[in-house]
Amino acid sequence: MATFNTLPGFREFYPEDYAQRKHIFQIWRQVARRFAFQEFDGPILESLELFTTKSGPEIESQLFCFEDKGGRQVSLRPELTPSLARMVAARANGLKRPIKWFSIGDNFRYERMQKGRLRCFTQLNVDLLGEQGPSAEVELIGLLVQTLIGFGLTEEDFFVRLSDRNLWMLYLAAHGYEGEAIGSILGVVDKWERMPEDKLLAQLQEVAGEKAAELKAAVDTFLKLDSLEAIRDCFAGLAAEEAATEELSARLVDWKVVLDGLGAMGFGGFVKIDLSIVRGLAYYTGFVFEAFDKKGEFRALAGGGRYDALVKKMGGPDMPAVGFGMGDVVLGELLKARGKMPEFVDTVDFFAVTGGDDEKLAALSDVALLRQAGYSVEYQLKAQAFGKQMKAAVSSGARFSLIYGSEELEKGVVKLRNLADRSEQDIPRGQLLEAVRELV
RNA sequence: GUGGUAGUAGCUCAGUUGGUUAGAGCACCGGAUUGUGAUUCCGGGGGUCGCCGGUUCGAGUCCGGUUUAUCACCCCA
Repeated sequence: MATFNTLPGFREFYPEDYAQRKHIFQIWRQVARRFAFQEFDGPILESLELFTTKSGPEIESQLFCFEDKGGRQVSLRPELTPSLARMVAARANGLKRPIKWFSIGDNFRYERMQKGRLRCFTQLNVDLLGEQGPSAEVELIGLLVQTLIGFGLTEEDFFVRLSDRNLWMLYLAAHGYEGEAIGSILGVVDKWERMPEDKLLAQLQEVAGEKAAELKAAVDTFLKLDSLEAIRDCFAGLAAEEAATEELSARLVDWKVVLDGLGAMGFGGFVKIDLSIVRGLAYYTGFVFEAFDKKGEFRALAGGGRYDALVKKMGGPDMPAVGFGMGDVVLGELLKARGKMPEFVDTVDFFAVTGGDDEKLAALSDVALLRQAGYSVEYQLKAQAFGKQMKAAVSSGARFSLIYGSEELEKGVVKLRNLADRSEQDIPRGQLLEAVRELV
């Protein structure tokens, strides 16, 4: 017989794995609801063009795309944002602002797998649209932090790096760069820590020519800033036009709003100013942030930022927006490594233990009754010694076992055994439901 | 797309310079045990030693290829 493997990068979930998956989804959903976000979803399969419009044609090599039977070029979604942008655009005029939506769904990327990276992963997406001001960032980053706290993680375990593409633009403009040059430079900044110095210089030369070394020094200086005061001082040393100065002080006010807001929520200790975060693709327009484990063992836990221009680019109206995504793969690895992943499987409320055939029929009658009343009930399908059945009852995770032996049947009772403290009591079978309701 | 490492039971692994019928622990199933979860004892099912080829009287073991997994690079929405 041929053997079939799962496709590369795709997972299957046995019950004990699925229990962990459910735990992650449950916390995601719970915290998003507490922040008053509404759940939605988009299609898993979309036209290829939707994604190439957003990210450029070169993205195709990383997509699960193909031609469908109608000759359409289609792709499994690599991310949710383009679908979200379309959905919001379609009803932009009818939606109450701010629009606070979240989604939990599978995404697909055709990539080589490695640690924390698969070809199918589930992502929590949270987006807040229609709010221009930095209070949107407060709400969203607050939700990000609260979610990770919800898994039992603490300040010892993770933190959020906060950066700002606007500040970079102001800084680079003050050094005489503008337009596409700024985008190119940020592309290099994104790789700053990973790239050897000579390569960095070579790439900067393409933008800055002879002034590459000067530019590199300026970037290095900027990357070291870790407080609002340091940022203000750094700009003060630059000769800038009056308009730029005004823009900067307005931006610093935005920064203060974000930091003060998160501080008031009690999350100040989780947030660290780190201007090295600029995030790869260039559609982010303002604050950008990423969450990391503190030991630096894993890839980013979550990442996001402001993308004010995207909805319009996807055919919608002007719609300011900020959002983040959090994948289940890296998060799951971190939770397991930190002992924060609960180990449980689906359990039952009751386990019926039966003697002979008559006892089994009595038990089945009560089992059906309890199940109709909403309880989860299990019993052994085949006849077995009491001892074995008790063992099975314990390993089923049931809180109580219901014992149907010949003695009980004669007296018209069922013996209810508490599997935790091993106490037992006889309950007349006619009153089983009432007795159970008091207990469970 | 480029490179490193690994592949023996469901899981974790052992397997001697190449030598009879490939082993252990855990897990699972049955029995001792048709009135109670432990312990113990007995038994059982399970393997194309990733796959193909080569060397050899003889290959889980040596050689070549291949495939899969994994880690790193590239990329990361």
